[in-house]
Amino acid sequence: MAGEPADGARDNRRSGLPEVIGTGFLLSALGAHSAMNFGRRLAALDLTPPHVGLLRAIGLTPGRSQQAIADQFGMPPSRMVALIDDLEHAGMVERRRDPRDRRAHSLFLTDKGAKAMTKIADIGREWEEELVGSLTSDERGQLRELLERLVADQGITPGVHPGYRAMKPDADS
Amino acid sequence: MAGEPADGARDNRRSGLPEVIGTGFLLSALGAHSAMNFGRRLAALDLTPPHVGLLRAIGLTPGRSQQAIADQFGMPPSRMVALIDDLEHAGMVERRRDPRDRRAHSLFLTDKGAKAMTKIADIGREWEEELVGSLTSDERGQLRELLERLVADQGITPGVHPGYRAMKPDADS
DNA sequence: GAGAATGTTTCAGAGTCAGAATGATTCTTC
DNA sequence: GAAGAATCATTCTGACTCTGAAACATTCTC
Repeated sequence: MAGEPADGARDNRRSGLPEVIGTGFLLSALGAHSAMNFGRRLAALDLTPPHVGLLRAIGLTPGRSQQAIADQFGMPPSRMVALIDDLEHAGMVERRRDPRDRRAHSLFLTDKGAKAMTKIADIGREWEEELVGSLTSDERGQLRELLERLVADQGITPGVHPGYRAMKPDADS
Repeated sequence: MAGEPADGARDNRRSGLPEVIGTGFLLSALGAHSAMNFGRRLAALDLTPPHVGLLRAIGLTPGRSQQAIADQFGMPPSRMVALIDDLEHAGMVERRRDPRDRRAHSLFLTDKGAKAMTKIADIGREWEEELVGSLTSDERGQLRELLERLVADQGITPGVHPGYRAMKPDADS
């Protein structure tokens, strides 16, 4: 059903043990690798991947409340406070009292936040190039399409990272 | 160079902001999703993904020292102690004083550890089926091959997860 | 045989996160 | 229109985990 066994499978067969390395493991390993490397480059802007997700969400739909975004991200509101604090102190995000509901804070990107997004996009493209640079253009397209289908089929909200609950740059360099 | 823009890109273009969601992000999101789901199923055995990586490494090359494996995993020795403690208490791994060097502990899988590996393999196949079940057999092969090439090209040691430094089941259910 | 180096373990410090409690505002109900 | 329940944001505490340094036993080097 799964075609050829992978290298690991052959190795392990020698040991008489069952193989546990499948596509899920490869995805997880590459995903961690990708997140770590992107996060490391991001550290130059004093940001972490969750910050980026947040900036993106705010830029895409300005004016929403913290809780609305916290819900979307599956993140406790108390964590959202700290992330927004960071971005506000960095001058990238602005909290405005919602005149309709003065309990809530509406979130907006500042000019500096918008400019940060273009830098982030540059960093992302740079890393992307290094990550998939060894594939042909066709292969990149194939990979991208397969991954997008899996994201959809797995019910992952597009653009919302399931691991935002706890992601650090994991400095190593 | 990168063919068609993805859905996210179109969304974002409307907002006038640059897009930051590339293949790297998709990999990271799917990888976290995969790790979480596998980890959740693994919790039934009171194990975490790093435990599994360790069991596998020991089964594949029995008799090595803790430090040898810690080096391979890029993990501090003090962390290795705790993981081995868990597995030893669970009766899946045995520490034997190395007669050649009585400072070192040689690590071996017990029968219980070997049996755990077959259960783990079952869990892994189950999850794999759910993860890529929506792809055709050909597509699974394509995906697997592309991922394996990226792993190799990125210099990731096969079977060694770059994120083993800190992985929890991240209970949620 | 003395001192440096190595494998393992323990321990203390730092960091982070989730969830409960607090305060302000709005909604519901009478 | 007033009292109590619900909601948004924030603060704070407890729990957890990881890292790096110190400690201990053993081996290597000279």
